Amino acid sequence: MKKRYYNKILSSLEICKTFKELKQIHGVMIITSAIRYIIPLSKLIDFCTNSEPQNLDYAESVFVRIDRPSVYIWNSMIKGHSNTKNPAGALVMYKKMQRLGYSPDHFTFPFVLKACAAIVDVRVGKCVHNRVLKTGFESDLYANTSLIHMYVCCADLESGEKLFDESPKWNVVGWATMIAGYVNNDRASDAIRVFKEMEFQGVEPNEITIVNVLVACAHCRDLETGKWVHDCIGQLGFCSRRLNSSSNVILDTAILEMYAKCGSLKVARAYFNEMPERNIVAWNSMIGAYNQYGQASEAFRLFEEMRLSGLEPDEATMLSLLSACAKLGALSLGQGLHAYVEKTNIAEHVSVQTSVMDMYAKTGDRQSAFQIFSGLHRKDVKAWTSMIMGLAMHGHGKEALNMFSQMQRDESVSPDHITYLGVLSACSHAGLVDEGYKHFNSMSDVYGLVPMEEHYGCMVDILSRAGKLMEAECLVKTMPINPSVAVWGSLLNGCEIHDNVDLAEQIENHITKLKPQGSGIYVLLANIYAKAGRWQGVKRVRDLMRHNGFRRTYGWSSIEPKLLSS
DNA sequence: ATAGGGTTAG
Repeated sequence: MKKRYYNKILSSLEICKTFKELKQIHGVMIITSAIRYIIPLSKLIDFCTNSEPQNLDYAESVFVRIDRPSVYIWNSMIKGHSNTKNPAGALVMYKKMQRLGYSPDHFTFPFVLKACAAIVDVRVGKCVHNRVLKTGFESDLYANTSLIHMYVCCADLESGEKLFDESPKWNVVGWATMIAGYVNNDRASDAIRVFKEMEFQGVEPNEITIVNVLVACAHCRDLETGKWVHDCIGQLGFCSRRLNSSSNVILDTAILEMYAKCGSLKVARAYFNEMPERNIVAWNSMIGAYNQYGQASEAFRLFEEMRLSGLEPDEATMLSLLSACAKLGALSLGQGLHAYVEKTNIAEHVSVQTSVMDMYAKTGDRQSAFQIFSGLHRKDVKAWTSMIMGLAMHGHGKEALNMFSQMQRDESVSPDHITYLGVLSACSHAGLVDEGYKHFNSMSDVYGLVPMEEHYGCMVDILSRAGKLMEAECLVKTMPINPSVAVWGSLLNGCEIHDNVDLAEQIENHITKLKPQGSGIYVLLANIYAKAGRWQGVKRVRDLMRHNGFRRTYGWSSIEPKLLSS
């Protein structure tokens, strides 16, 4: 073919913008035989796989007609597949390539490993790892970073760590991969530790590293490190919206989320208000924080504001709002949200269905809760726990325990710490001491769950309500965790029910050392003394209360607020 | 031509 045509085609491919144009060029390529030349062919395929949206079928139709595709073209096809919803296609390509005798190069590995990571297939990932070693790419930086990414995505942190430790020098991407790996595998404190190591080694973090470590701080509720990282951002000179006109909404959201999760709601809100750009994630973060820190109505207020700004809620918004309804006991508000998610495609998420179910269970509509529960495609531990908890909360202890035994028969789930809080509270409501003990013991014996303070609190509650105050007292004194005000409070509650003033007096000594926040416990103490006619005790407690700055709060009840207008 | 990034229920 003429050199002139060839060059014209190459430059056309270069400036090609739309798929329609590409098809025309493709036609010309066939007529002029340019289709037989590797460079225009590569560019043709690259356009199909890199354009937005990509057209893999078209690339495939060109690809299958190539006699001997170059490794470059194989790589393009693998890359194309790795970026689709079905990354497994990349592995099919990779296998085919090798079966036909082509040897992968250092560009092949990152693409194919990305696919392994995406479909969480560590078995194939390990095979690729072997290939990396056999083909002599074991010191390739990109291949190794991709390998670590693959391992951490498959939750095989040990293999990731091993690779990471083998090399003494990593660039910022390698460090970020390891840090993100820890964050995504619930090991936020390791992420923070590695970040500090990175700082120590003099590798300068960038936005991505900072975002990751802020998420880690949020998970750990490590406000101190979080603030330090926030301060670092200013010194690093990149991206801070205070110093720079260009904003980074992801970074801003990570900062907001760090303050929010650490409970600094005021700081978080102030930051939120100042953000030059707020996407749905930022709103969700703030709404979720209000919900999490007991300001459910504020969550709804902010939601209204979000609607006014023209943003549509997504499933994360709904999860927070449904949880807020559950906490407020706002059934009809929850019903409104239920109707909304059904109208949109949000209800397709199992997590949302479970959350709707949780809302019904907590607000006491157990028919609706049961109905959704039985229709759930996947009943995970959270679904079971919601039902158990909801039933227990509304006094249906026996039913809750019945749910729990059904759950134990389902082999696809096993209870966790929170399930047991529901189970034990069910026993408490139903007054089942022996059954309570049985479940408390099965926690560690059967499921290897170490009881937390709350579980001891539940047991103390069960025993003291049943009048077994000595046993309860003994448990408080022998539990392996230092009992908090709440645990002593459970025991004290038993003292009130069963008129045991002497024990109450002993408890008073323990409690005052803990400087309780809130007046509830003092009021309880005073009531016990008053009932027994111990007026000097009553006076002592009231003085103590005043001394600690608490006033008696009055009884309150709540009615469902009318908030959702739409 | 290649590697790393934010929210989400009990």
